[in-house]
Amino acid sequence: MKQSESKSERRVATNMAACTCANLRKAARVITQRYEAALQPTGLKATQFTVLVTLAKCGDLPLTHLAEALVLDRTTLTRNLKPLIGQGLVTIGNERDQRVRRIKLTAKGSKAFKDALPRWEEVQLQVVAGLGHKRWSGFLDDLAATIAEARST
Amino acid sequence: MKQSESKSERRVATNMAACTCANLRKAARVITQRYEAALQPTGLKATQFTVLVTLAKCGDLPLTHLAEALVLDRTTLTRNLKPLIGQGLVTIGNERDQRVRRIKLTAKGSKAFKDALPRWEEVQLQVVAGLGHKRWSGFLDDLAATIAEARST
DNA sequence: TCAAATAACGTGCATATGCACGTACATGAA
DNA sequence: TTCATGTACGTGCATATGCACGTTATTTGA
Repeated sequence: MKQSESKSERRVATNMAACTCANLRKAARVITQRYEAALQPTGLKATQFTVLVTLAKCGDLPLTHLAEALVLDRTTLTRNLKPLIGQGLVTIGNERDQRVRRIKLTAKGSKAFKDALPRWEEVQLQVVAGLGHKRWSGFLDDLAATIAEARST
Repeated sequence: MKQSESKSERRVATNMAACTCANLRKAARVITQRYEAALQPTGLKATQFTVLVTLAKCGDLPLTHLAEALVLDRTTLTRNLKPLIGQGLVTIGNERDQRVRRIKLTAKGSKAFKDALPRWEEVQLQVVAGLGHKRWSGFLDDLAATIAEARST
């Protein structure tokens, strides 16, 4: 097992150009622009598409549960939903427990999702091909590990 | 050389839970929270720290050049600088060419950067250790490749 | 020299992000 | 039943992000 890092490893890791946060944010910015360019004809932003995907997969969810599924702050989701509600892609239903706001995909939302799907698939395949499938696959694993690590600590 | 992907590869890549954009954004969110928690005593946000780092490394830069170095939209940078200017960490100087706004690190900004550095280093080393240095190193390469790919296309 | 093209900016608009704080509702124990 | 606690939310504030559009200053070509 590795107990400690070498001096050269430490030097690499603390080179400020190697800032994990800055590089992740940078990559998120440029990739978001690519996906939004692809989704532009659908009128959906990348974040909005992700919300629709999650609802299509999981079905109706209380706001807080949806936020957890998206690894997104609850209050951020509240605001992100506003344009989707305004466009009639999503509605909010009530529960027996009146505190709970259950988020539902409307028929219009389901259609918007299905219409956007081929555009998403196209850009996704381009990005995967850009890295090569094997490398991309490892990259995705690393993203998942990073998310899990950051959340647990 | 790989000319095409297998059907199974395509199936993996177009699984919507594998959305490169959504996963990148998710990772950027959680990692940003980690870095901002570490930087919290300094009063700097992650983005602001990155601006100071870049200025400390590159020296004074015209706004547009700084934005290019950060891979950030020029108009976004204009606004991101406002709190830094307000706190006196950064100033804007003039050029012969009066269109150019040259962004400079002040002495106070330089001190703020140096004060924040050990906190950044600590969280950076934690994150690197979380993935393991070797895996983290490959992850960073993948981020760089993703950025380069997305920008070129 | 002077008008057209270009370059470097800022602003309005819309969305994204999360923390601190406050509110309404539900639940369990006295 | 009632009240203390906990749960599900929303809002105010500050920052982050980028596109469309407009402004000012410089450069370039006739």
